[in-house]
Amino acid sequence: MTEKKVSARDGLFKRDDGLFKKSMETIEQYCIERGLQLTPVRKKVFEFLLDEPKGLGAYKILDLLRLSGFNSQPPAAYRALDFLVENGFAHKVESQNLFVACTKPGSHHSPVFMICKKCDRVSETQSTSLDANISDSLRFSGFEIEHAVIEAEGICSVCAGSG
Amino acid sequence: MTEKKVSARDGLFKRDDGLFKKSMETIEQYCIERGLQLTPVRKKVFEFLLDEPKGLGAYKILDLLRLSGFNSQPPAAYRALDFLVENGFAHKVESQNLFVACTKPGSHHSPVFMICKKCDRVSETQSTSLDANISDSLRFSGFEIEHAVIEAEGICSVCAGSG
DNA sequence: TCTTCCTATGATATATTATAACATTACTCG
DNA sequence: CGAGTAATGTTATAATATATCATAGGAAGA
Repeated sequence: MTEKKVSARDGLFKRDDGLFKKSMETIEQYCIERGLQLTPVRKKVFEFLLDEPKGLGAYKILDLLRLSGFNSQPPAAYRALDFLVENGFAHKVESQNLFVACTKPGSHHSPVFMICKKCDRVSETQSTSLDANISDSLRFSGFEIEHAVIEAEGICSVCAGSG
Repeated sequence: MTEKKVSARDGLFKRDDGLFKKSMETIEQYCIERGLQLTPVRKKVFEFLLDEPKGLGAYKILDLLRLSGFNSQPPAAYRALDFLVENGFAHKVESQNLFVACTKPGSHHSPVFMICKKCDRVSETQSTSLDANISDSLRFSGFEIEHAVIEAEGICSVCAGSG
C-alpha cells in the first residue's frame, strides 16, 4: 500500500470545494427533510467518497475512519456504506468492489459508470435512453428489470487526450 | 448449505442433453483449432457451469471438483475459470460473484445478463443495439469503452407468469 | 536420448471483501 | 423513570481471491 491515506484532496485532481460543499449540503438537507440520521460516521464516509474520484474500497474507508479518530471495525464501515447506498448518496461499483459518491444524491436512479483503466477515476452518468434500450432488449424475453448494473471500462477523455 | 452438491442435472430445470453436448463439442472443436488445452479440470468446470443455470461461485465449483475426484485447492478452480473466461467459454457475473457458461463460446462479445430474483437463474443475451447505445451515451463524454458489464436484476418471464 | 523450455498443476499461505451475532449506548416518547 | 428503537461497539468468522514457490509432463531442439 503505497498510496497516501488521509486525504485525496491533496492529490492531483482535487475536487472543487464549491461542489464538495454543495453535495454535502444537499444530502444534509435531504436527511433533515426525511428524518434520516446523518451521523458523524456516515457523514465522514460520505466526505471520503466525495474526495476520491477513484472510489474507495470498504477497508480503505475503514482505514480513513481510523485515521480520523473513529476506532472502527469492518461492520462500522459497511453499515455507513449501506446507509449511503440505500438512500442514494453512494453507489457500489460491482466490478471493482468499490464505492463512489453519487452525483445525484437522494434519487434512486440507474447509474452508468465509466471506469478509466489509466487514471482509475470513476465517473457516473445517468442513463438517459439507455434504460429504455435495455428494457427493449430484454422485453423480448419478458424479463422485468428492477435494477441494472452498467459499468464500462475503458479510457476517459482526459487520458485519451494525453496519451 | 442445504443445496445438493453433485449435479444440477437432477434439478427441476435440467438442461437439455442435446444442447449440453453441442456446447461441449463446440468448445472442444474451438480448442483443437487454436491449440488450447482443454484439460480435464477445465473441461469439468465447464461441465459444471453448463449444468447450472443459476451460475456457480468459485468455491462451489471447488466443492464439485473435489466431489469429482479432483483434490483441488482454490487456485485450481480460479485457474480453470480464468481459462474459460479468457477464451470466452464463461463469464463472471460481477454483481453476484458467480460464473456462468457462455452461450456463444469462443466469441469475445459484450454479454447482457438477466438475473432472476425469484428463481436465481442467470440468462444471457447478446447486446444488439445496446452496445451502440451505451457508446452513444458515453461518447458525449469522450469515453472509449473497452469492456462493459451489464447485469439486470429482476423477474424472469417464467417466474412472472407463475407468480 | 537428453535436456531445455514451457504450460499446467500442486500446495501452502495469506490477502481482500463481507457479514453474523450479540452487547452496549443514546435518544425518544409515553 | 422505563420501554422501545436506532445506531454503534465488539468479537468472530464467512466468503471471495491471489501470491508464491514447488512439481510434473509434454514438445522441441541439440
